Amino acid sequence: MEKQRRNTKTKKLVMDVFRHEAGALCHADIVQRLEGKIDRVTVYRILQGFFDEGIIHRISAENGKTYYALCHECSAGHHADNHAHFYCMGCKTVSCLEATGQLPQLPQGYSASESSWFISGYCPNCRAV
Amino acid sequence: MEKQRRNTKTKKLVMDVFRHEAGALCHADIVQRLEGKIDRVTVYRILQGFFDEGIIHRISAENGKTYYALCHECSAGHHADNHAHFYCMGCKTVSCLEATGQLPQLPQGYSASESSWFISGYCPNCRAV
DNA sequence: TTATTACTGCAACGCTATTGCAATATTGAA
DNA sequence: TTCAATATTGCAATAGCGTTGCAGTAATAA
Repeated sequence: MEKQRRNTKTKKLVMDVFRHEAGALCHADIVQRLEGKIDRVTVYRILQGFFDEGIIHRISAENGKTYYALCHECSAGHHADNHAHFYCMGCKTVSCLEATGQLPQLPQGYSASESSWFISGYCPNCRAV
Repeated sequence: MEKQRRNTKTKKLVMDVFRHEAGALCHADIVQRLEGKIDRVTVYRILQGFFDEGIIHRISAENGKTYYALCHECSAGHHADNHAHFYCMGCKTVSCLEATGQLPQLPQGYSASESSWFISGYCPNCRAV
């Protein structure tokens, strides 16, 4: 059966970090913003929990790190984050783009259950420099 | 100035592995197929070298691992691997798709230098099971 | 054949993420 | 409010992927 979930102080702290942040965050970002308040392992577990609940979605960046961002159209068990993600090589941040592209035509016989776009480049701020 | 490159036995071994394989391979795959013949660090360095030469391209998978596959339209220093990559959740293999989709429209002010698609699902073989 | 230096293997290290376990805190029910 | 059940936390240890330093080896050009 489903495991019950509890509303704890640490979860609220992590959620607050997400709410005060526009872009996506990686584990280290969150630990840093909560300096000393939560153990790093707990952060990993909370992120996993939020992901399972459909509250945040996961983004695998080219640098090997995993980023997380609040979901808008996801529900528990089903992540509909088919939008594109952008990595700015200037400020080294990951953000979610509203625009969705068009999936490549899959060859005969293939079935897709999830897809993701990842674009690297410069955001308006960093491009200007 | 450019560093000279040498044609060694180990490089040939790694290249042979790629040539006998249809899909993309991760570091561990290659080490396993060359069981005991090459040190794991050497494999990392050869992969890096091939990448720099434009012989193979890099794919960051959702599982956090990096995959490599032979290039077709790349040249040293410039990787044109704008095609989509497919991860089969059945046989757990990564492959390159010929088809190219359409990139999402970037918001005003953004500039893209690289992009990648990643699609998860089932390949024809695994779908049938 | 010989000198140059790219390459290899080994050991050690760094970083991201996971697991086990005892102590703690949340929750629903008495 | 009190209490028991159990989800959650923190700490220590561990696993996995990738990198760096260095001494010995081997490919290449002269």
